[in-house]
Amino acid sequence: MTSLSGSDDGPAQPRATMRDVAALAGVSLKTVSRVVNGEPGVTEPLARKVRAAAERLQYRPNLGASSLRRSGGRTATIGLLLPDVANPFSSALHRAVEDVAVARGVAVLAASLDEDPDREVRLAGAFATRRVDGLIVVPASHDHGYLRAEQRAGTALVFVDRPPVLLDADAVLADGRAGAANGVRHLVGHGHRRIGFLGDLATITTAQDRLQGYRDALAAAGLADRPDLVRSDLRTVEQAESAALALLGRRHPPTALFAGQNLVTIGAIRALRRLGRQHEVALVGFDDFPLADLLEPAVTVVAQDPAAMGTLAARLLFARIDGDTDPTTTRVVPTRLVPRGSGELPPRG
Amino acid sequence: MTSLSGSDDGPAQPRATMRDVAALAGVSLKTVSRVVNGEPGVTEPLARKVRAAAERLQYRPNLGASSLRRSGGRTATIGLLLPDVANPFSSALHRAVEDVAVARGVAVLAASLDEDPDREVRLAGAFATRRVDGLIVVPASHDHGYLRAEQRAGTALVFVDRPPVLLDADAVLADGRAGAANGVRHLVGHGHRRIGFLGDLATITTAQDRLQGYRDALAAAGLADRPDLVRSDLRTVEQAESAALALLGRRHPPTALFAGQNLVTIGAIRALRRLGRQHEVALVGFDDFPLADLLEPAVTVVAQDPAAMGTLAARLLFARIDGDTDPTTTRVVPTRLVPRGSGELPPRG
DNA sequence: TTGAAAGCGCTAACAA
DNA sequence: TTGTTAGCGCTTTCAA
Repeated sequence: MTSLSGSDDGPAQPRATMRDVAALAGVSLKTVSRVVNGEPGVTEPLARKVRAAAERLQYRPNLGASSLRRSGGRTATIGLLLPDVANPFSSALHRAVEDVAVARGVAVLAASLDEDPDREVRLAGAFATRRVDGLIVVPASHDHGYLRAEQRAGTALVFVDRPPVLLDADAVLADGRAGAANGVRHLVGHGHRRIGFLGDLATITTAQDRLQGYRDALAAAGLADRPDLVRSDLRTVEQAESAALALLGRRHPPTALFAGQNLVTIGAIRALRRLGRQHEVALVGFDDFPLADLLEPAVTVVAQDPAAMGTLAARLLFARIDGDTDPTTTRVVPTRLVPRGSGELPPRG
Repeated sequence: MTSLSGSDDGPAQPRATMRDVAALAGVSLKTVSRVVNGEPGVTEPLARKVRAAAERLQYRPNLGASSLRRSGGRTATIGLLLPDVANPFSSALHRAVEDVAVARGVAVLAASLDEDPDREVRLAGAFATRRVDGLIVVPASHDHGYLRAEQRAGTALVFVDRPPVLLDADAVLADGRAGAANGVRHLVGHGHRRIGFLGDLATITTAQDRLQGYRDALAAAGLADRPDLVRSDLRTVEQAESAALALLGRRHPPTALFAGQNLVTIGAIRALRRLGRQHEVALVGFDDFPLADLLEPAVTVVAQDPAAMGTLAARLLFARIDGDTDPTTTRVVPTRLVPRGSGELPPRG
């Protein structure tokens, strides 16, 4: 066999344990433990012998065994439950959380919920079974009482983007209602009177907030609420595209659209393109997305800051893990209107 | 205190253990273990009592303790080392791996390497310390011998996008050389003779492959290799934009560009936009990205299939975890040229 | 400064 | 079918 030894050279060799290292170094188990954990009270020559033995045996401490015995039982691992690890909002949040975690030597378990409440419960359970020190959740469910046992057992908990329901926990939210109102007001300010709304699944609290913001802005402008211009429950780009096409195919179509989410905005753009009306019908989307500024017209959005939300959530989580027992807080991260062109088109037709 | 008990009602309550469940149910520890693990040989009335007790105590099995004792020591957790969890290639791969893992009850630890070899070694170590059953790696380093000890200890290992070096392990690769050659041939076929190349960090094997493919296609077309039209080591959109601007500002600028990576393609688009030449200079990018089809002109790409690569990598990994000891394999996933407009522009100037 | 003994929560091996 | 005992790899506690 060459040095490129592969996966086929026989059964797995057992890993070296602390015992093995102790035996090779001629010291006790506890001395090895002290050296490995950087505890004081070991003379340098002895420590050196231990390190040499560990190196020779390619020793890797077993964190599972360690945290089983250690008081507090920390695993140096946290869980992150996201709508979908592959969506830009989730993955920007993920990266920000990771950066805070890695700096503390903490590993991150991530999973996608697909807006499925059962999946949330299942995956939170899977993480709890692995004894994560904390959980950052962008929830899909609407009753988070099932997490109370974990919380009482000492698992830190931070909700992001959507508040905890029937549970008291920290939260980091974007102000979707004010942000949406701001986006719609922007359209009103450019002269629009018939503004369509395209929204995500109505059971999602953020989708409700954004619709409410849309209504707030209409009311503030003295415009009638037109339920026939509102389409909710759009789960995919395709559904959003169809809904936008339907709205624009009406006898008196809206002169502007407000899209309540990432993928919905993209569906609306596709619909406008297909009709060749992207320079005629104004569009403001909630939540920014990559390349929005390179489209023509560039897309005006109400931008959230997923990275800031992730960093904040991780800081809150680690503060709890470090023993903070202050009353829970809800932090609201502001949104920001980014005018790029599509939202500044004047009404036509 | 209300039922919305928060994080401030005193010290954490200890978790119920199997012992506690056994005591409450009036059975032995082992009987609880059998019920929890769905092992046969427990009568239904007894099993029911155990389940009731577990429910009452909100019992959660401790997977760490379980895998410490269990022969094989599986943790039902795998690690995923990616260039950056927030980049579209990585996150599409991540999602595909997750889907295979979750179906098996396996959790996924994910981390970003940022093309930093030291970070790779550190994070692989952090995962090994947590005794992951397997590791899927898109490596940043160029010597993977450091993983041999893990491999021998039974950790399954699959490399994605870049082959293992000085180590024998399974790999799932895209055929970057052939794909890039295909993209450049496409430009040649549309009449281009001066084709610029913009590439990622030259130390990355895939970047080298793609540059080689570019050269292959030029040679096959009888065109001279023009090192002055090649720019490598572009790490960011901004760097790619500058490099593209420099190339296009030459006395005899290229009539077409081949961009060797995601972000580089976007930088090239920004440069062309800034010059107002996006309808004059042809562009083919390696690796697809969201909304490429909505830009004007829509962007012709050599598409990889990160989801297919992730699914395949996960399947290979779990086959190894399940005991497959066949010789290691390298699977090459084909790329696909997607003509959308930018790559079909004729030469000008 | 160093080490011996006990035990974290669980499963393997074996006994009743 | 059910239970008992030992011990996974490590840290805690306490003694030398």
